[in-house]
Amino acid sequence: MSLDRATMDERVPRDFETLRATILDRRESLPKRIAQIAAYALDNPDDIAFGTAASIAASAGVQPSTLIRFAQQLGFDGFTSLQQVFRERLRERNSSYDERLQALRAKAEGGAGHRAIFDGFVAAASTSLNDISRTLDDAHLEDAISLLAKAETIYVLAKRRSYPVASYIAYALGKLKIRNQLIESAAGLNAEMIGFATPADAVIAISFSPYAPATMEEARSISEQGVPIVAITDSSFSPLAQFAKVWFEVAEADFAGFRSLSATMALAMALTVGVGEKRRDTGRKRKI
Amino acid sequence: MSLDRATMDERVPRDFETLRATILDRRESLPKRIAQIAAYALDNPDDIAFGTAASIAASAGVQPSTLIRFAQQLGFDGFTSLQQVFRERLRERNSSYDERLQALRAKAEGGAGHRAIFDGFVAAASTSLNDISRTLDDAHLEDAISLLAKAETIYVLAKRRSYPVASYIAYALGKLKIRNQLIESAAGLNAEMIGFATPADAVIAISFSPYAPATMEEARSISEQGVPIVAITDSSFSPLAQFAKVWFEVAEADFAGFRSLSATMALAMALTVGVGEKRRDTGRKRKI
DNA sequence: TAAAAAATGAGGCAGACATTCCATTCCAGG
DNA sequence: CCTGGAATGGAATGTCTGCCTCATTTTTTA
Repeated sequence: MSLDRATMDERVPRDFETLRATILDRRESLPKRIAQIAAYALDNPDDIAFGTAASIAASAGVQPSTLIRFAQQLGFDGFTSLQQVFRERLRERNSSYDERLQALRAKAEGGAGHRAIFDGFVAAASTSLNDISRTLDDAHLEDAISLLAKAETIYVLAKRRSYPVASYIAYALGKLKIRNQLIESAAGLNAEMIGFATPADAVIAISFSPYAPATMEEARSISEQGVPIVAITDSSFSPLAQFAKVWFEVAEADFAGFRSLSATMALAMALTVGVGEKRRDTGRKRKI
Repeated sequence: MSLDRATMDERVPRDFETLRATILDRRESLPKRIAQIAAYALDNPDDIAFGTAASIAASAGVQPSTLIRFAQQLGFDGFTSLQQVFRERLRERNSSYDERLQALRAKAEGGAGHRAIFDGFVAAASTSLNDISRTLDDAHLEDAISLLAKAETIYVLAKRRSYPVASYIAYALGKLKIRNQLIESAAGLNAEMIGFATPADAVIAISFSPYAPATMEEARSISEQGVPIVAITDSSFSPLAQFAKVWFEVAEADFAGFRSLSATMALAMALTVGVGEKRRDTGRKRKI
């Protein structure tokens, strides 16, 4: 029997990907019950890694002995060796993302030259994206997009550090043919611009600590006119939050004193494109 | 004994972070051998997740019974329950970078609602950061920073989609007290602005396909005046590359027709802060 | 310093574990 | 329809597991 195994399968898969490939390769030539386990293993790799032969067999609806036969058919000498591969996968997999970031941060802190600075900004951006991806509330997103989609004109309000985001929103809205107005400070005509806004319009306001006083004042004045505000800011204590109908908390990581804009940008683009889609859908429905 | 446990620690940590905090909190009040295990556990969480009580105890240099006492002191009823927490951590931990991105992309493509759009932008940003982190050439970065650090005034040139990056560069340069001039198109005075630039200055130009004709023309005219250009663009065929002394190829992933700006932003910030550092260093050296 | 309490080490035990073995079932080929 | 061989189920087995107990050592308290 050991001879058979040796001849039919000299190389035992040592990493998960190879194992996976091997299983998929032989899928059709496997006996029914063995195939059943094979499918279960690829679908629930975590269970294989943590479970006992008995518990796994029960979950997969087979006998424990079948599980062992499956392992042996793949060239392992038992279930335990097969399990090692699934465990190794978890070990390696888990380190990768965090280690990646940590490595970047380490290079950024300890590294020499300007590459370190660059790595620092990449790490900050990655961290920010990671965070927002975890924390963003879907319901808020839906609310904000509904609110903005109904607006006649979308006003975009941001100063200083947040201004690049505002300008990108304005660019994207323009490309999507959505009427919008970027409130810039250049000519000092902001008060007049804001005066045109009505409750049928809406505002996207972006501000992070230290909150630009001009932004705050303009946000207050525009909210007093009954214009609904969607705010992107950095904490629930932000003065911007109190003016807003819907607000997002975005925690951007910083490096060398400059905060990343990646998370804010991603959110801004989602809002913009979301509004575009919503309008198109509504338009379609109206036509029908 | 169970009474003791119940009184001293009613809430058993159920997730790894809580457990970690609990251990660190009590670190100093723990007996020697227990502390030894505690340290080992936090340093080698994977070993706790996969090992047996005996193997872990051996690795940590204690008796298996101590391991169990450690678990009980934390409120668990045995090693097995403690181990569950370590296993859960592995299950729930973020998946590897690639799997993560794949999951995001899958959600973005298959998912419903506007969350899918958001995930798409996050995925695009992550991909872009990943790519640039791999492909960026350190030497180019050093060259560009050297070139820019010598400039009397840094002109920043970008239109349309690239404009948000330019405005962020201008903001950051301003904060670092580096003289700069953002070439905007508002008043149509660009030609005049460009006329002031001399070979002692430098330009950061950013443009992606389809290259804004205005940017190209301005880049050409300014390079004809002998002003060195650092370009950020998307391919070696970019017309911008031919005018530039140093140029970076940045491949931004796109979603829903809008390209990410994350990679460009990270590079832009690295250039900006790099110039700031270089000037500070040079200033110091001069003083000495 | 003596007594009490806590911490530690080590062996033993019941139960769970992976694995093996054998009886039974299934299926292809004659 | 039979028959040989593979596939499968299920119980038996021996190892290893976590956990408990108790003797010993160390630390704390009076």
